[in-house]
Amino acid sequence: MADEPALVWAKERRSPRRQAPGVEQIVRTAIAIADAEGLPAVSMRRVATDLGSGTASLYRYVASRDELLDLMIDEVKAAEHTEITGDWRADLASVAHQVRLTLLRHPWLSGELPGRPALGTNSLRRHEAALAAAAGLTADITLAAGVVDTVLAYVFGTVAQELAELQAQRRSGLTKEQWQASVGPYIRDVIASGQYPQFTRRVVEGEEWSAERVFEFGLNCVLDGVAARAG
Amino acid sequence: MADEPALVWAKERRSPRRQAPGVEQIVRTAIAIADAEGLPAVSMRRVATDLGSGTASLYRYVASRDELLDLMIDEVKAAEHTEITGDWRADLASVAHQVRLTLLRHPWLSGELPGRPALGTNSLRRHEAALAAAAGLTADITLAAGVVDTVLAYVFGTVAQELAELQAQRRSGLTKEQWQASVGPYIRDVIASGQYPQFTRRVVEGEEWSAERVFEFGLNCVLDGVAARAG
DNA sequence: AGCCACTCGGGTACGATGTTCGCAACGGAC
DNA sequence: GTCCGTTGCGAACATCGTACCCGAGTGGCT
Repeated sequence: MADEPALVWAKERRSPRRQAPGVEQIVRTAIAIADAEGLPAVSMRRVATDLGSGTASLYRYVASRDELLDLMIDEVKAAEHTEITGDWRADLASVAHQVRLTLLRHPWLSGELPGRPALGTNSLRRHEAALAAAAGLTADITLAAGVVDTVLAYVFGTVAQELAELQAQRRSGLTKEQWQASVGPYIRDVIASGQYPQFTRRVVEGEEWSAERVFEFGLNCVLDGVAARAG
Repeated sequence: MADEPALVWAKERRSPRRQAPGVEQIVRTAIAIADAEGLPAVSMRRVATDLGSGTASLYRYVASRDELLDLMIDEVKAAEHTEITGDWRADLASVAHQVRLTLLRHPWLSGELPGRPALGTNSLRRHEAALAAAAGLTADITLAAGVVDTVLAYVFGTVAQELAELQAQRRSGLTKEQWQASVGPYIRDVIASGQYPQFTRRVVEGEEWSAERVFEFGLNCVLDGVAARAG
């Protein structure tokens, strides 16, 4: 108990003997459900059903639903890959785009990542790649770490904002049109109140940027900034 | 049903007639529980118990637990305030610090914000303040919006990272010492594997910055960047 | 003052969840 | 062939969010 590693990823996983599901299968199935129907749909019973096994069997391979979530998060990062070219700006941008893609592909990630340190194998591999990218900018590892943390913080934050409306829509169960139809009048009222002049200008006069454009703009700002501070 | 506003904050709230709790009380109690014991501890039964009322009574004032969360989020932003001085850099930094403080004070926020558009009264008020701050940098409202989104994305992202370890600790139920004692050997193994040279350098050679220092560094990067792009 | 319609508070109950217990059935080792 | 550890899993439990329903109390009208 005391010498048992408390960290999820360090545990040795038993390999199934009979027709077993195996941890991998379980994690993959859970991810598929989460992607298609959202995290709340990932119940132990549901995963077991989709796997064609009994609910209690899952606990032979996974200690709890929470641990399953940790494994899902790390598994999802397995798909990311970045070639380090030595051009720090291009490399960091590549890392940033990869992270964004992963977060968009698995919308449930954004809500679960805060509160879970990224210590899984794949998370570490990605962090390593990010540090290697930043190493092209500065040899000071402390500075490089600061740069990586800053860039990744920005990426995570923007995608969270980007996902907010999408997720709310999904959660409300409305179609895009219904959702907009219900938000519209509310925004109209807010504007009509006259209490939010800047917000009003943003909505009325402002040009609407695509999510990609917003992302690129902010990313370039951040990269400009770190270049200035680490040169 | 159809002409009923679908947005939580636009609803008219009934005012209690007898000794009622009232929405405010409910939300405040829920926030207190979440701050002290984490979001999962905020069950309808628990809130009702702390309020000294019956569980079902809460539903007279709040449609669902989910709606209660929306209200909690907006309520928590009521405490924020920023004076707009016209010095865009100082003003934006002030907004950023306020947001960080709020997120740190209510650790459950970070996990709930992604997936919920910030359309509550207080959220709008804060967004308005942020835009006003950015207006000191550029008169172009589209650009100002981009700047605000970028800065806030960074803040949200860093705090999420900052909170990750703290939250994992809390969730594991271990003390800080026990937690570190369980992470230590794992990190040692990771380093010993030799597969993560940059990560190893970061841990071994790297100087450990305080959370505040990390935050300041990244924030300055971002502010430098937006200054360059909006000038 | 008296009455009625309406609202409020909340006990009870239902379905679903995460997790544990204990057992039956299987498979490799001897 | 026998045996023992291991596996899969049915059943049960505590707890959750929420709907239903009714007694009690109130405000407004006559």
